[in-house]
Amino acid sequence: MAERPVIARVRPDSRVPQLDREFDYRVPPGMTVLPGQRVRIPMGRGSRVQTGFVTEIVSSSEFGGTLLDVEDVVSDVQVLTPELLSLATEVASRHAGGVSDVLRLAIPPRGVRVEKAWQQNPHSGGDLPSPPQPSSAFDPDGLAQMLQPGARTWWQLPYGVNSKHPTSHYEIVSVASTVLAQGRSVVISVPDWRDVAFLHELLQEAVGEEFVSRFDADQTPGERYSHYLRGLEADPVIVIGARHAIYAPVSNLGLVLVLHDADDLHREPLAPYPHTRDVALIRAEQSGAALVLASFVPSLAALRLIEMGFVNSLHPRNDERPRVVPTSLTGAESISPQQARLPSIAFRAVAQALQEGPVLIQVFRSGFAPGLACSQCRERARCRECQGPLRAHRKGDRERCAWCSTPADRWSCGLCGSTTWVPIGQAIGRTANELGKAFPGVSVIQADGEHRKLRVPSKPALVIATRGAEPVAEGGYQAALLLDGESMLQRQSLSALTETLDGWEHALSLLSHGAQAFLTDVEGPIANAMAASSVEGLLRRELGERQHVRLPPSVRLATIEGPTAQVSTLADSLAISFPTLEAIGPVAVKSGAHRYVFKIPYSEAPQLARELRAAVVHSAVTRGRGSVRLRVSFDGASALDELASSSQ
DNA sequence: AGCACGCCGACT
DNA sequence: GTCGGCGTGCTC
Repeated sequence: MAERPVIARVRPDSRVPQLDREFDYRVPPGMTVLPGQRVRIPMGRGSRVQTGFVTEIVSSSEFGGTLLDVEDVVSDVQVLTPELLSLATEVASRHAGGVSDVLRLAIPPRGVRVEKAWQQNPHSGGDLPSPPQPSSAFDPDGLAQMLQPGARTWWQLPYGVNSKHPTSHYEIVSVASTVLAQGRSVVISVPDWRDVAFLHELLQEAVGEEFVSRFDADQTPGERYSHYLRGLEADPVIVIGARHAIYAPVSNLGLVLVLHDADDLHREPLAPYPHTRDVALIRAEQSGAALVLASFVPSLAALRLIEMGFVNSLHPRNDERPRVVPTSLTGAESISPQQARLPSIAFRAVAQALQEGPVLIQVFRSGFAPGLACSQCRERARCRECQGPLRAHRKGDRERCAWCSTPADRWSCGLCGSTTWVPIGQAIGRTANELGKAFPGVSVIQADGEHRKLRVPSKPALVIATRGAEPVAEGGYQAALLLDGESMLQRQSLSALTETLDGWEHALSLLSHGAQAFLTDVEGPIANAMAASSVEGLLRRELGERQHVRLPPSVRLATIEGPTAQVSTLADSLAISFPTLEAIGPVAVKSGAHRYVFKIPYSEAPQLARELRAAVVHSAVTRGRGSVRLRVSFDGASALDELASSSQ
């Protein structure tokens, strides 16, 4: 009499597209296998042993052949929760990618020591902390509505600094503790280590260490795994972390919050390139939790959702946005040109603010390749051979074209004929040097990727920070100078405007009450909107234009890249089955490969993603003689920029 | 990806 | 006769 078979459905942990599905294995007698566990299984011709995740235990298999046995259970911890599996499945299908690729982003590698310690000493459920004092910055009904299950909200954060922390962080912590006090978990995903550090500090104060779980890039794999395991416990928890925190397992999810979703750091650089915002939308929908996109100005994607009526907005009761003074260079008297190029109004204002306390100088990201502009009309200097941007190279080397490396000899401006240029987007070290000379005797503090700084004291200093690396000044800065705006806006990127605005608003949020910001080299509608606090109008107009010319976020973008013949055949067949598809290409990329970028309406995108995924699997299984294989990405990190550069 | 199977050319 | 080239196909 045969016993009822026990069959484990297993997803191999493999990057190979054709293996990104479930395989059935027999569970041998005497072995216990549970869903979510990592197991070792024989795979392929030589029955090589591979690891995989058990997705299900069943009693019969559709498979015609004889089943192989599960070799071993790696650990009895059920690391892959059903919620995570369905999230990963949806994220993968939305991006025409593999589920295993998403799981690799979501589940940290196992640490044996950490796991043993956790199993011996599981977190014992303490009493939940009591709810925080209600916030006075928002209408209580609005806040309550925002936290309703299934609610989706763009949450406009308040500006300002409250002693040691940005006011916005207190509000976030207050909202998160409110949800926790109801016995539900919160997942917060932020762009930057700085936000992780601040919020973690505040959250620990608010709800205690045992209810906070932190994920960030600086952690060792062991630490990451240990925080991951904390989420698997039955007690609710507040998870705070960068991109990958959005996947953290928690019990009874009540709120998914994404901070500054316009920030580029929310775009995952690994396949299948999911954006935190998209993952958050899917997770909130699947779990029924509330979704909050929190920022000072909405991202274009958030704005689109607001205009569709899919997302509500919640604004602070009082608008405390600091005043912005545009002080264009043109016609303004600047101090010694060898030193800082500063309009005199800004110079005087900074000098005065320095009597009171620190002044923030926000500069272009250091390390960004600086460009050249005409010294007369400020038109961007372009190569006379290929129209590529001219770049200033390292000391001693000549200026060259960034695309074709042609030296920029005998250059003249295509617009006004001038033959002299000036650098734009200069590096931070140089700015620091110049400003130090312009304000002798004032201490200069640098903050950028290399010089990490969370806070500066409230005494007079010039704090020169790259965008995104601004330290918090206790009590806020007395003034801010927003430099290099023009070169930020001139970048060859479709996200130039939104990222620039976001960076500026962030600087504004760090000002002390009543302090002003000076916008030095930007003119026209953007400067006017900044001064008039009507940035949202600017973004609405931008979104309208994107709709008109069919650019994200009003359409989705898919990219295919591979051998010319294969890619063209695929593009042709897609053009027939998708009448709404707009194909841009083929564009030659490295070593014989070609690329197409497709624009597709949201409604058609899921089907296109399915077909592209099928094409990838097919291409991987029938390997042609070329070593170049078909690659596909959906809304990938670089698709926008590829489109921008190919359409110029 | 790996790995085995398979069906053609020059070797002790 | 057979050793081994890599093109082809599969993985519960």
